[in-house]
This record gives sequence, structure tokens and C-alpha cells, in this order.
Amino acid sequence: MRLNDLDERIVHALAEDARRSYADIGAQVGLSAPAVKRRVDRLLAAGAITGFTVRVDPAALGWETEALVELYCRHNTSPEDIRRGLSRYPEVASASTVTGEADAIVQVFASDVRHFERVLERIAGEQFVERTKSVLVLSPLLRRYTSGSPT
Amino acid sequence: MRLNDLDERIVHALAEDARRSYADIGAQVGLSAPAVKRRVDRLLAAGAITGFTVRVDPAALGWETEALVELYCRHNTSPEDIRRGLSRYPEVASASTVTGEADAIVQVFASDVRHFERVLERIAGEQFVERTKSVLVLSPLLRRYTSGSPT
DNA sequence: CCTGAAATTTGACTGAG
DNA sequence: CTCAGTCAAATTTCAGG
Repeated sequence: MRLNDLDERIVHALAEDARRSYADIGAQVGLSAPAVKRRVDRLLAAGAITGFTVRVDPAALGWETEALVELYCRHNTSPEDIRRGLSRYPEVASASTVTGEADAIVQVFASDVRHFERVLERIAGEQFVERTKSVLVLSPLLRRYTSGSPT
Repeated sequence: MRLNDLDERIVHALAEDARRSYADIGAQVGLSAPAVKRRVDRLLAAGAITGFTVRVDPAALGWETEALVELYCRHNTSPEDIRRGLSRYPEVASASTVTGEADAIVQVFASDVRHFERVLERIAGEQFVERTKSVLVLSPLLRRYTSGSPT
């Protein structure tokens, strides 16, 4: 699906605040409210917008510690093996396979450093994991878009 | 702020679909629509919920290339300097200061590798940046929730 | 794009714990 | 005094023309 400039501006407006009214967004991009709604519906149907969600302060939910973990996996580990293995951890917020030395990078939220240590030990103990390398997040500077599914 | 069980269930419902009506959420958690709204307003005021946003399929928006960039900055660079510098790039989805050798890790979405290369060159040219180190994302395995501010 | 009906959001008021 | 429920007014959504 091709997105034109108008669609991009609408997505950008929704990314900033998904609860703005269609009339409001229309005034910004130069369209009527129904026209904006039609485009949003089209973006939803096409899968460009996959849903609406809240931005949450992890600390308020008790997730004070954020870390990025590089995973070095055994040979013959498929991305699907990694996904399946990690999906069982509620502490895992996101994970991707990457180029470079590591096989995957995993974003983990934990209640504190001790909690993170326990999660890391369990992940490092997975059959497909050879070793890990972690950095702790000090302060989040920017956080703009969300992608993916509501799982 | 402490969240009780009811607040957590409301946040969870909104994380799945932020467009559900208060009445709908209320039916699920056992409250009336206005009661749910009062709690959401309180969570917003307290900063536990920092906003509402859309979940986006980057590929459908034409952002086919995702990369993680480690930033090594000059001495005396404050987190705020980094944040201000990076916020001018629409391609930057998230950024955090981290422990370890690098000073910050930046998540970048670009339309293709050539586009990413141009963005990387511009970021590497920022006054506060000494050098960078990047990995490209091969496939996103998991992507669960969003945190942070709408800036 | 405009209009009218339906649904939702939102505030005020009232009562229970 | 805090928190939830009910009711009514104002917006917003959404289907017609």
C-alpha cells in the first residue's frame, strides 16, 4: 500500500496523541473529519496501523529497571526458536535478530536489578543460548513509535 | 504512585486496545464508565499513563530498515544534549543512555539501507558525537509494549 | 462535504463505606 | 473524606444524502 503525505501526517498526529478527535486532526492536515476517518479506516484495513495503545511509565507499574541483552546463540538456532523461548518471559518487551556478532538483542523490563539478574540467569540458561552481554538503561531520552502486535 | 489491582487491569485493557470505550472496560473490570474514566484521569495526572498512541507496522509505512546505533559521545555531553540533538530526526524512534562502553543506544527506522546510511552520516556528524557503531535488525521477533513521552 | 441520529465522553450531584 | 453510581449535557463518531 502506498501512503501519501496526508496519510503520513495523520499517522504522525495519531502517534503523538491517538485520542485527538478526527475534527482536530483534520484541521491540522487540511481535511474534514469524515475524510480523516476514512483514511484511518483504510490504514487500519491495510495493516499500516495495527491498533491503538497507551504509553506507559514503566516505573509507575513497578518496572524500574530496563536492560538490553545481546544474545549469542548456538549454531542452528532459528529465529523462531528464539522467539518461542523468549515469549515465555513477561519481562521481555521486545526482541530482534540482528547483524553483527550477536544473534539477537532483547529488551527486558524488571522490577529492580535483582529481579533483572534472576531473569538474565534464566535466559542465559536456555538451551539455545550460548552467552549473553547486557547493558542497563540509565535514562530513556526518546520513545516515539510502537510497532507490533498487542500480544 | 501505587497502582492497585483495578488500575493494573485498566492499564492492561488499554494497552491491548486504547480505543475501547470506558463502558466496555468497566464491564470487564467491574466498574461503571465514569469510575473507569476517573481512574484513567488519575493515572494520566500521576504520569503512570503518559499518553495514547498508535501501533504501527513500519514496513507498511515504508520504513523497511531498522537499525540500532551505539553512540559514543564527547566528554561533557549531557543526556539532554543527546535528546535535543536526536529529537530533530524523524527517523529516530527511541533513544536511551546506557551503561557500558557506549553512551547511548538509538533505534532508527529508515526507508531502506541507503536512507539509513544518510541518516547515520548526519547523526555521526553531530557536534556531540565522537563515533557510532550500528547493527541492522534482521527480523523483529517480539514487540510488546510502549513506554515514554510523546516528544 | 454536509447533515442528522446514535454512541461516547464528561461533569455534577448523590449515596455508601 | 474517599470512591463509585446515576443522570444529563456536550462532543464525537458515523451513516445517510
